[in-house]
Amino acid sequence: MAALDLFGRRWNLRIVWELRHGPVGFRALRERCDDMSSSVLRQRLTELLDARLVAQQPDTTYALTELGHGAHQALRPLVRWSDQWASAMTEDGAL
Amino acid sequence: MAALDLFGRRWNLRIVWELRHGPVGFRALRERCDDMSSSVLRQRLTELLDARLVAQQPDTTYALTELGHGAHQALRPLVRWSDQWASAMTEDGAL
DNA sequence: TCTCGATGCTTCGATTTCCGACACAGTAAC
DNA sequence: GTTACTGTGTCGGAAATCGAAGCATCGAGA
Repeated sequence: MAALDLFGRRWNLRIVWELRHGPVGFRALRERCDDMSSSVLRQRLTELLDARLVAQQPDTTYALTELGHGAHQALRPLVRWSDQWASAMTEDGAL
Repeated sequence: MAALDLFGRRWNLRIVWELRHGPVGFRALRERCDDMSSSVLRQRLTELLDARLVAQQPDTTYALTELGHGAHQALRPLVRWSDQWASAMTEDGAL
């Protein structure tokens, strides 16, 4: 359940999700995450580095590790569900 | 991706997870969530009520809705991954 | 009827986290 | 050397979170 804690912090889910297609640089990553604050992005990245989910390449870009890819796979059902949920929400006039 | 926002708030993942086995009352739920702050729990619950993930029974206990159960199902791979991750972490002396 | 314990929920000040704008150093191009 | 981009740090204010305390309500027992 420790991972629920890790992912229960803002942006961590999103960051892993945005790295799914290969290495991304700091500034580009930031843009993909709705221009989140750079200080928080740095913080989150070091957390993910510590957790071995993300690794920094020689060219300083960030990429998912083996574990990170596992996390992404584990995340896919959640994202699929997210779509169902979104349509269920708009259908009955909520939001 | 709106769901990544919903779950990108502290405790929301955890709350859905703790409700997986049927209705739970406010105080009991609080205890299951590491005695999280009651004010925040109330806040999260109203968010989840609005999102149709959770419903309040006539006896005031909280339970997952149909959508909520879907979310729980979508969450299971993540929890399974969490276990792998945890053992991978302890194996190589991290944490 | 009067406690007593348990419940759901609220309030509020203190702490932690987040934001966002700015700045700095390094690199590559021109 | 100037321009333009990068990764990253700093810092003050805003927002989220915590945690302890305090309601009101309800059922069981005396």
